[in-house]
Amino acid sequence: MAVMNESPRRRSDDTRDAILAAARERFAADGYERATIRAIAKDARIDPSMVMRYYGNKEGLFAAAVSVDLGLPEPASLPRHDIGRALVSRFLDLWEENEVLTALLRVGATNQAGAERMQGIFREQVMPVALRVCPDPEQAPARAALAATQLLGLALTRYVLRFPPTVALTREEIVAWLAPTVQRYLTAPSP
Amino acid sequence: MAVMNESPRRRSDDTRDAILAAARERFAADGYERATIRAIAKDARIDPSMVMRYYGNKEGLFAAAVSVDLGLPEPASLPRHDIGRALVSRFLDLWEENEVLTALLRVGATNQAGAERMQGIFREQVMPVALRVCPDPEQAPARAALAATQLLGLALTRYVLRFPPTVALTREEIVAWLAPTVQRYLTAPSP
DNA sequence: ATCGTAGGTCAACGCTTGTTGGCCAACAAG
DNA sequence: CTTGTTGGCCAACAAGCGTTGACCTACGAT
Repeated sequence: MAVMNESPRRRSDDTRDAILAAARERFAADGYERATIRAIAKDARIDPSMVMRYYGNKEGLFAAAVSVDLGLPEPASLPRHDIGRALVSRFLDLWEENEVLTALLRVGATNQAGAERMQGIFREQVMPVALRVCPDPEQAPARAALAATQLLGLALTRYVLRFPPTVALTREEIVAWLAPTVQRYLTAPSP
Repeated sequence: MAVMNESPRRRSDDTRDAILAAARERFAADGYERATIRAIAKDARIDPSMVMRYYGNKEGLFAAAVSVDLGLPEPASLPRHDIGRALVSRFLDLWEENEVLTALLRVGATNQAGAERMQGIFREQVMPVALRVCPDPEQAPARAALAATQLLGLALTRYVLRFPPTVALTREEIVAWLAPTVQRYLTAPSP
């Protein structure tokens, strides 16, 4: 018996993917307003109207372009000791493996929908980790938030503002400096 | 003999100031692109063409609107111990006393000129502090950069992205948690 | 051979943007 | 009373934006 749900991979799926890839690049490089549909369409070598056909409008395109799975380990299998090192290391990978997070941060800084999406990611993917790893569950939101300030601050100055001394830091230096901070925010007793 | 250089405070100076105030508000709320000259002019209750007359073009307006003096203490009189607490405290004051820094951060995230202005402030106002306070002057740029990641990360999540748990933190909690981090980045031995 | 449809182009719409230049009222100096 | 300057408004421009709908082409199923 033939498999029913094997998606036939329509030809247009390639176009859809090309649009998404171009959109991610433009959003990451220019932010929401200056990443025009026309420019994205030109990058994807199709007509601007195709973007509308496939994603409805610019907001829909953005929503489709930046869907993030941080891929953080299951709360159960968390190394409670050096969770700091694990998180910093994972985040560095994420920021450098593609441009989605840069796009999200650049857009989030000026666009309400972008900011809300970042809040969602924080709430649903970072908070659970803090909930399992920090001593008093009631402190989890505050502790997760503190960790986020450090991790996002690094991303901001390194990948968006591009402060030269921050860009110059090696991966090892960053981990060595930031891991204790994140570790303390998540697990150390309140000051 | 009459004083020669007492500026006669022309009537238009009030208009100039109104434009700058409106511009800061709009840049802080909307970022560079969505803060339109028309909207700023309407806030200042004057005609859009006046903005051009007084500031040349939109870039000129932005440059005039965001001039930041962090007002950090002279390197000589620096409390080398709890410099962390002093810096965190000072930065919280700065972010809350007006909207200039919010405007600068929002614009810097999507606008090259904005990012470069932030680099300039970092280089000329934050670096000197690190130079005097950290053990090895050669490490000053890296250490100042690390402190900047933490301070700007807080500002980003609290004043721009507005993560609820970060907004909920009290001023005292922030100082208590962040001061040791900044202190360590600036003065502790390399890890 | 025909027909429906998926995939795509093209030209245009209405709107907003930054920016320009001409016009006008007030008012102080001569 | 004239005249020049200061401070301001108004109307318009060209360019770029998101978005729309009409039209074309290839092709698999009937």
